[in-house]
Amino acid sequence: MATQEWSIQEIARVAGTTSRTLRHYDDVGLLAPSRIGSNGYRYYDQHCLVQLQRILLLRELGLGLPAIADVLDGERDSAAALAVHLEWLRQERDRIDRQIASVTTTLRKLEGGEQIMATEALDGFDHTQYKDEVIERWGKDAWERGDDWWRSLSDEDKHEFKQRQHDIAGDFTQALKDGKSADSDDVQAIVQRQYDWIAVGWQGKRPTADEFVGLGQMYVDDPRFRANYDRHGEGTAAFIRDAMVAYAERVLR
Amino acid sequence: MATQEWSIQEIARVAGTTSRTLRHYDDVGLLAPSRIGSNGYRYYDQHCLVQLQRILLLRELGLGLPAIADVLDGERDSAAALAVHLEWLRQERDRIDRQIASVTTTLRKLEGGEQIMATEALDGFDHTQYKDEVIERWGKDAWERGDDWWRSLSDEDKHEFKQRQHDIAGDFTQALKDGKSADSDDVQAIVQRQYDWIAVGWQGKRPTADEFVGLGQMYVDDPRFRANYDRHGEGTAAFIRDAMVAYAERVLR
DNA sequence: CTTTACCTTGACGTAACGTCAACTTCTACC
DNA sequence: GGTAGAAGTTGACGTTACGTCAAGGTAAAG
Repeated sequence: MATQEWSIQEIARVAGTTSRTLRHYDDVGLLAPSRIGSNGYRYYDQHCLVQLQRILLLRELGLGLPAIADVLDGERDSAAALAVHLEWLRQERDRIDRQIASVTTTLRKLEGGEQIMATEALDGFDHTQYKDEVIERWGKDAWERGDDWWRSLSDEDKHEFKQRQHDIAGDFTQALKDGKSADSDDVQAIVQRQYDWIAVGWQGKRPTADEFVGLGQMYVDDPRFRANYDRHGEGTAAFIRDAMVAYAERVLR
Repeated sequence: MATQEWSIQEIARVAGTTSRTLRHYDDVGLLAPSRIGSNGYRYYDQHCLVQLQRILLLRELGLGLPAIADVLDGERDSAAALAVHLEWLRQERDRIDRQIASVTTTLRKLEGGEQIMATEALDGFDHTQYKDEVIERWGKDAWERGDDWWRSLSDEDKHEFKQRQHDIAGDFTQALKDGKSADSDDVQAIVQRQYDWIAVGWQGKRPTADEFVGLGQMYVDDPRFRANYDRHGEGTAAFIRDAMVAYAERVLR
């Protein structure tokens, strides 16, 4: 009546896997042998073989062992498990597709002789870097509006926007080097440009005095902003903050 | 002149990663801090920041840390590394696409009410299971011819082919139960069907006496074949072998 | 009785960190 | 100057699904 039994290697060959895998499935409680000899040997029967073949089938479809265990234990319908898995597979494929697109783009740029690494990386104004802070300070809507706006820009516009900021920061540094005070007219003129630049980034919403002061303080507190400004010259971030505070007092209040 | 230095957390925030990651990169030799304080603290400078941003850029493109290390050490051109990586990404996508197709097919069958697990899994005649043995015994060409032939069959033909084998094995088991001897005329008639069935699988090439005996012995020796035949009843494999040996002596020689 | 094949458990390695845990150091405040 | 809190350090374990030795006991064959 076919009450046959196999040793661990035999059933491994029957099912097309390895004995190590069988021991692993035993260890993690996925598939226990039907009998264990007094010598400790594992023996498997027909029922085990069926279970094992189910396991291997689901595994080939890419399911993880815990998910397979759920199906075998009857805690989850196999169709449901496969449907969930299918969704995961689709997301994985999308992720890889996006990576392929990124790599392809990068490769084209490299072939065009662009030095992506040194320049773009040093740019320091990848706006997505500030996502969490923006959301925390001004809410999720503000971030999404800003993000939409940023994405809507052409590469040229983006570059121009960042270039403006770069020039402003450079001028601040020069003024600092020249010994000008933060509330001098020269420096306040630079602050005016900074204010306008921010207003563009805010899509026309002009910062209040408090908001402007808050921004200036953040340039000093947040190491990412500080690094970006101090890149032009040490102390620039603090200098800009002082100038912004003076501007807020004199012009915005 | 912006000879700035950052602590580990600061540079982590600047670059948008974590201090743990920085320590890991230090551990694996990917990025060492520019200076280590007498207290053991890690400090990073501008150059480190640039390197780190290169690392993170490549990592986002999916490269592994060893590959990134090669690029940073100048041992490999970044374009070359990306090209290799792109090929790997494409293969991954293909693999996932195949899995998606498999899962989708399986899901459709399940919706159609088919009990894939219990039946197909128990079928026991997934011919790819025997690939290694076939190649070892009869060469690679034999396997490829057989594989092509098998793939060319429709699902119905495949089912019919397997059904024939199933019927034959069942008849052998019945004969064994009935106490018939392996060289009796009744049993030899079944062997005749078995012989014809094999010839179909060999695409008309009819086995010699030695080949036929060898096959019969393999049914007993190879646990996968033995399991398949003994599934019908214990001892069937050995009985079939005996019957095949008798047939080889009487008919084929 | 010995060789040979097969079985056992235990432990490390894999990719790239996340996450405690235990302990030391810096900074700020009273 | 003492102390709390933030930040730093070095381990070490966990993650996925086994592959791959290593050391030692068991079984089948000559």
